[in-house]
Amino acid sequence: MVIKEEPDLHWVRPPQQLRSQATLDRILDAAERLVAEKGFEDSPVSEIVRRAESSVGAFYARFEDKQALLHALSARFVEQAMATADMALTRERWEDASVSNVLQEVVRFLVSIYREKAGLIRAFVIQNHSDLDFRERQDRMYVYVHSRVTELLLERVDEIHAPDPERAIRFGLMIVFSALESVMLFGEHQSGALVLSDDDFATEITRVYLAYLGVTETND
Amino acid sequence: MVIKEEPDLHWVRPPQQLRSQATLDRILDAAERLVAEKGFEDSPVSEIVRRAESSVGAFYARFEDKQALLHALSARFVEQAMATADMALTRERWEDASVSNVLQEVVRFLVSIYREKAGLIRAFVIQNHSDLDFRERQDRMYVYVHSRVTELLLERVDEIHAPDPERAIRFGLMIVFSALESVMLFGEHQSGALVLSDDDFATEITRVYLAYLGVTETND
DNA sequence: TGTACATCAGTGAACGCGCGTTCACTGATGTAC
DNA sequence: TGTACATCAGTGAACGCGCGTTCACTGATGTAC
Repeated sequence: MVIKEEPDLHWVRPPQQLRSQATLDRILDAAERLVAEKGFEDSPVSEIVRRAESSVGAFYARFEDKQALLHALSARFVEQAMATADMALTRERWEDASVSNVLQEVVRFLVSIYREKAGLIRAFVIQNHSDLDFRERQDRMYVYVHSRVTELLLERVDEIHAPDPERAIRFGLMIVFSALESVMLFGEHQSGALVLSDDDFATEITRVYLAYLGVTETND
Repeated sequence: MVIKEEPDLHWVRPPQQLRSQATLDRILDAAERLVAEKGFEDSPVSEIVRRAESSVGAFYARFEDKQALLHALSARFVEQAMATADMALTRERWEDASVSNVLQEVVRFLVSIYREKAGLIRAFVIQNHSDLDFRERQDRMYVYVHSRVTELLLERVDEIHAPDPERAIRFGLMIVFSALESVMLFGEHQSGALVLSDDDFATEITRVYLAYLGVTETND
């Protein structure tokens, strides 16, 4: 009767029985859906538990307060993101790939994630601004992903003609994430500029990155 | 006894007397400050009018509801932004400037604006997502600024070696605004990447833009 | 295998707080004659 | 120039709604003997 371990969820009172673990999961799932739809502030606890077919009491048995729920969602997200980065960014997986190949794929993948989780990530970003714990966890994730990508690109440093390759890699990554955030989370600067499909957007932003890195684009 | 005309403020009941115009101005100013500090949701009407040395009743004499206040702030901001763009982006003002010169200055200026008005713009961006009227007004501003910058750069098109110059100019502008938004409004991706001063940030993002445009940087 | 008891889990009505909005009232300004 | 009246402007206590949180209670599960 072992409970599936939920890592780094110390703001959730750990469930003692399978039953309550199941309830917790349902609440987290329902919350994630509702928050993605309406944002955190517009997701009343009452509505969350209704969707989770649970009750307010059950909610407060697990969470100190409503805020703790958002923390739990964020922790779950960060875990997944870092695990995904681990799987996707191994050296072996990209043996014969050029910088261009790597970035094309990475950016395309990020775009699909942001598309899928837009509402949730938006809630995190908004919360980020005021909540230090939040910011730190989110930062840990970005640092990790940045580092993995940077390692991968630094192995191809001879393709990169920017004066300070590592600095350019890092600043460029920041630019990529910024663009994803603005365009896909807040839907901004789109009619002002061109409206692009997700694929075209990924392609174009990759071009920006490659140009900045001083990589001459290869068509393979 | 003519009232200073406040353009495009149709969601504000027009004041009939100088006295009420003054009250309105005080409310708008106090609101702008408070919203910049705490965000719109965390700025109660009671607190706004307290700071404006006015009263709730006076507030609701001018505004249909609290939402209308944010609209008024946004309209005022957009007016200012477009007027500023008009002044700053005239052909004459940049007679002998290269693409690099223009962008350097424009980006530096934008950074200073975003620094100064961070809280306010953040409130707009957050609101943007859900409110269509808001989005449209904001879009009008971006379209306008984009167009003015694009005109200016297209006059220097021979410096630009990107395959489709106009498209590159526009997409690049979007990238610049995205970076400003993420970094300066939400303070994200900063410890993940390098932490830069405003000046260094402006310089670096200009480099990204120039590289993407295919402009060879000039040092003058 | 059965019974008693402790602990865990869940329920949902009730409470209370914050805040947007209303409204009855007072004061100020402008206008008609 | 003065008075009466209408309209504009402002005041702040009171109302009501939504929502986070509590709590007294019921039900389920696990354990001791």
